[in-house]
Amino acid sequence: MIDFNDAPDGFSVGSPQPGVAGRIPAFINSLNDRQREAALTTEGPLIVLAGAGSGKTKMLTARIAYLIEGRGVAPWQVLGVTFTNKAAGEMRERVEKVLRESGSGHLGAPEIGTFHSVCIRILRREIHRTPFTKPFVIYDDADQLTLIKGAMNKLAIDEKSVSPKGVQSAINRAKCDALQPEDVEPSAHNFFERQFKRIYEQYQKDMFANNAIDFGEIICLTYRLLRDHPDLRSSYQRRFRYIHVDEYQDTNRAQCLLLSMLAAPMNGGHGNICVVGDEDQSIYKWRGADIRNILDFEREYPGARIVKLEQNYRSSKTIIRAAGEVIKNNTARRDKTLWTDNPEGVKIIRAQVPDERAEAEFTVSEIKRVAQGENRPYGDFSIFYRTNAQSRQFEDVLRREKIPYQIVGGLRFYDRKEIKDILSYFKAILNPSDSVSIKRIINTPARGIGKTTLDKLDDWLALPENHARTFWDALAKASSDTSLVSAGTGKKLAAFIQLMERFIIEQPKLTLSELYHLILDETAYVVDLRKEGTEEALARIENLEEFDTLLQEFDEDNFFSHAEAPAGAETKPPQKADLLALFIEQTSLASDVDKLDDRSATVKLMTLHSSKGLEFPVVFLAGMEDGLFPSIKNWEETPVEDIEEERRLCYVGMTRAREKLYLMNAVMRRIWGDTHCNEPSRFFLEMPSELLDYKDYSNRLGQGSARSSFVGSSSRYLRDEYSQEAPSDSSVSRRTATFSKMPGTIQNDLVGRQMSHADYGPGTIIAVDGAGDDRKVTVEFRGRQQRKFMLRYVASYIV
DNA sequence: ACGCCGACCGTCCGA
DNA sequence: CGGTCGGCGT
Repeated sequence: MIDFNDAPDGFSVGSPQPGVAGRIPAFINSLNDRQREAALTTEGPLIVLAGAGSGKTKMLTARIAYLIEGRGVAPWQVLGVTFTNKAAGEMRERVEKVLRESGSGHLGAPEIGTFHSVCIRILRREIHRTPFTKPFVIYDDADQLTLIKGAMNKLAIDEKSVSPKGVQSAINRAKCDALQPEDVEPSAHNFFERQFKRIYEQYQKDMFANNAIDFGEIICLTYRLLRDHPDLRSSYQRRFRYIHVDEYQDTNRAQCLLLSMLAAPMNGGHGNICVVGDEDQSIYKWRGADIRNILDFEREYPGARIVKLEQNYRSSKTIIRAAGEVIKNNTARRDKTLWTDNPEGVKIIRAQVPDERAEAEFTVSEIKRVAQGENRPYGDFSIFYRTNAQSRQFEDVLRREKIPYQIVGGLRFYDRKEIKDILSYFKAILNPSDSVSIKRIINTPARGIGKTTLDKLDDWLALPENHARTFWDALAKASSDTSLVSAGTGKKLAAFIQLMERFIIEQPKLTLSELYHLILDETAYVVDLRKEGTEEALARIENLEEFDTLLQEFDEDNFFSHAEAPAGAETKPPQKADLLALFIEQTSLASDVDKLDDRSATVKLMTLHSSKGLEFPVVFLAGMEDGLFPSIKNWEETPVEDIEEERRLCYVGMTRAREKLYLMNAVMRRIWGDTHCNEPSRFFLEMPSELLDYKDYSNRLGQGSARSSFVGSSSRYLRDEYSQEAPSDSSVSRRTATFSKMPGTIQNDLVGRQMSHADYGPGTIIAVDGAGDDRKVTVEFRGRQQRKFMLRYVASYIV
């Protein structure tokens, strides 16, 4: 979609004429030498190794703007590919801002999007060259699995002998490598592989017959389209004359092949491709990311220039040094070292806590303390963890303390059952050949059409003499043919068909919101939920209302953008069916990070993976325990590459922090009901200890009035279990948030006094150091065991 | 056709 | 532990 008038006229007054080749615009001056070199190297292949926080988005933005403004390249000839919608949106925004400020906004916008959105645009445009007969819908993982099960059913392959989930992951893996069913060569004795090839074949047929496409196929099909149609290939090569790829280290084989169709000289391409990546931030190997892409770039594009961006503008020296020391331990990396001119900053706080509850209590009390003490908004804070399951404790405590937070991950809004139901109606209306959606809604709400009936239809469909292609055909047949199903069922089927046909007829006249209300009215969906009356049902109704708001916003946006299109423009007004397709597509491609609002004053919770590309003044990294992070299932058989990927994840997490970094480990953690006692993460050993401020709270349990507020509901028995093994240098330093009020009996002459500690029993104070509130005492207990405590904290034990 | 109960199984995540 | 799914009983 082309944006016609983005530039207010006033902006271009007095600006030099754009498009003068060779002119170097002002925004280039704000780049450092390396960034400038990358931005100005517009011709030929270029690989930019950009460390964390080295300003690669700034460089890319400047480069694209320079191409358009300085070298007179038309915006639509510039392509920018990113991994998330959020990254694409940010880049688009920044490019447009630069162009607008220098008066070139009227030239239009470059094509910037994710691999998937760019490919979908190509596929829609070239749909007559694809197997699709109608606008296709996008299948998510759940839809895909349903289709796989259907394919296995057709082939009479038992789900117990071949796991559908296993097939799904094998199909997706094959698609990452751009392998089609015919490229799969099963080993002769491997039962799974032989079955897999058959299922994959059937699956592909079914998918196309449904006019549906899965995520992997979006890339693969586009690649094959360009590979097999030389005319198309050269036309897109002429169209996208300058190609930019962000996060290149995370591309898979299929994406790499696709790019090579557009740009590689060996395929007749222009070679103007700029890839930006950092192998130290490659964290998606398990998803098919292929490290060879970045290593072999020079081979695919001979004569490629290499530029390294090593200056970090984000973090303190302390954080950069610590992260650098960690990543240094990886072998599979290019030689580069991140450095920074930023201040030294404060030490990294490395806290050891008794359990996951204490971890959350400590985190939240620190957030409160720092937010108050340093006058920071809650939006400055973020909490990262390895797995989504770890978010629970943090949510509980944040909610209790009434601190606003936002959580990334977990269930997507569009993945909620009620939303998926309505979306399935939308999909089926747009594309009745979509059997997965039809099957989902045919008995939602309940219409008395059950599994037996669906199986009968599938069986009928499988008979070769019936030339029906889609499930919808079978449905139509059965609704009138009494030999297939009972008369009663036939009536029910006929009623369903009539309902759907009504929707299909009405749809072109309705806005999305009107269509939505028609569906709800005719199906009594909400009425049924109201009848249920449970809390869960009410939450669903609320979600549906929120969904309606989204629809209305979408309707308005598209009404206005249409209304504002210049008179006489060649673009056709969008049809309602196009808008419906567009909406469905957006929901399929939306991710959770995309809607993360980084300006809101809320604490952000997310996995380490989601954190990539973001930055926060204060970062808490939770669960740094061997086994959990690094995640290790099998201690003997974990290959070193897996540990290196975990180390990169650690590096990514640490380098998100600008000023303050907390690294936490729990001595004990409950996972799936089992208690685990893990060693502190091995990554701690890789950080220079002088950069860490070690705080050991692992013995701080159940100590009556003196206990710190961050120790929550941990049970008492733990104390006995762990007090024996506590590290001997355990020290509790500085104040941590909201200690209970101490009795005001702290005296000067403390050495030699006796105390009775709740954990360690009787002891003698042998030393005092520090001053004021930060005074610490060293106490010797039975067996010459020494411990150091904050005075405020143990004052009540002094006899 | 539907509802309940028990077995199973679980990372990370993305378009 | 907790959600999902499949099978079985009504």
